Amino acid sequence: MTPAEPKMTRSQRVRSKALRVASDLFYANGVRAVGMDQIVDISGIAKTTIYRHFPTKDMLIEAFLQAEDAEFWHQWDQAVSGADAGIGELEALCRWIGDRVRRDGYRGCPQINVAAEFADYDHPARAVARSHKAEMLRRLTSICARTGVSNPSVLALQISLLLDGAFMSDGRLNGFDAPAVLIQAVRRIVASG
Amino acid sequence: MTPAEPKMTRSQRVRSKALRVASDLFYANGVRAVGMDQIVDISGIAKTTIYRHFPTKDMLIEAFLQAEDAEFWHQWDQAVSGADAGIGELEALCRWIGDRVRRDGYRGCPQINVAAEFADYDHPARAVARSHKAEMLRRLTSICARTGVSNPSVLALQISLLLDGAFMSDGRLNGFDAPAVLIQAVRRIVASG
DNA sequence: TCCTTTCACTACCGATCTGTATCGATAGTT
DNA sequence: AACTATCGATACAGATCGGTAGTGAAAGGA
Repeated sequence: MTPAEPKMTRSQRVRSKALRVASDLFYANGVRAVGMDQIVDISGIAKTTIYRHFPTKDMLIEAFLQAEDAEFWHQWDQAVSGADAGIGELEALCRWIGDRVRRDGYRGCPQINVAAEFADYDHPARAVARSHKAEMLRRLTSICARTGVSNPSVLALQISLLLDGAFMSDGRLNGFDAPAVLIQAVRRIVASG
Repeated sequence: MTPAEPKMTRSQRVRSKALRVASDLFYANGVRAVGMDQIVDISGIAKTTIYRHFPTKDMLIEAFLQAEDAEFWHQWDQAVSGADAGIGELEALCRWIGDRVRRDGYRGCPQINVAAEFADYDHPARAVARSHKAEMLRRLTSICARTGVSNPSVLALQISLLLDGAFMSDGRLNGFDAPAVLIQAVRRIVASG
């Protein structure tokens, strides 16, 4: 994830490292629980420098979610690549997500978590979260349409709710074969469509 | 919700009001965003008094979630009362939840939101949230068993993920007939079980 | 009516928060 | 080697955080 490409300038390298350290702390502890001083201590980057790249903490949080968004779709594309169009893509996504939510240190969808922390609907980070979920719904609708069902938008909405529930299942899936549970549910939702 | 019963002592009335004001602020703004001073200002109750009833802010948050939990199951019981056992109960719950998530000021499940704010797995508030979700899974399993399916625990898990997704759908259900969307999904999940 | 408990109010504590000012060191470029 | 932009480090500002101490008023039971 965001490997240090040697083509970057020093400024870009420093910015990248600051964002990476901040993102790890934000995700593991929650954005409000992490202070800028903590990011300074762990990254070894001066506070002045961080504030030159990210003028406010809110903008740093926004950049965190945007990077998570990009990384998410990168992995999404990898998961569906090679899968049969339609139901095959859905199953591939279920396998990917089912594994993802049981990884060590998994603490839910960062977009959802940040949205829960900020009540202000117009907070820039919440705008990123909304567009993330809108994009997910768009992609699921496109896949559902490929399965040939008559009402792909409703089906995609139902599947998106199921997957969001899986994201914040908080360990409830640990006692089960998570991918299988998700695949079975998705199959049944799509089946009689 | 928690009407001021005249049988309470003065101490109980004050405690109840403090918890009610704190709960409203916590839910609307997020627990970390609300300071104790804010609760003091809006409730008109002295900070010393609040701290006598709730020794720490964490315990106040815990009490908030416990009260939300009790209120949730109260409404749950009302929603399923009179419904036909099994699928009828599930449909009644879908109608209740579908309406609930589109109410003004709805900002997701408080248990999920608070869990997202605290990374510490052992935080007392997160213990309340986990037992809340465990109870929900238990009740759904019981209902699914009443429908006569062969694997009620897996079905209940799938339905609980769908409903949790609905809780934090963040307006995605607003353009749809939310109860109908949920009922259709639940029916299909249960159908071929 | 008296007496005890509980209350509201004010002021305060140390810690932590986001964000800024200053300055000397360092890296990349010419 | 010299110049310029960016860096790390320290110190600080102003606000807010959770939580405590002390005091006088008010409520409730006898």
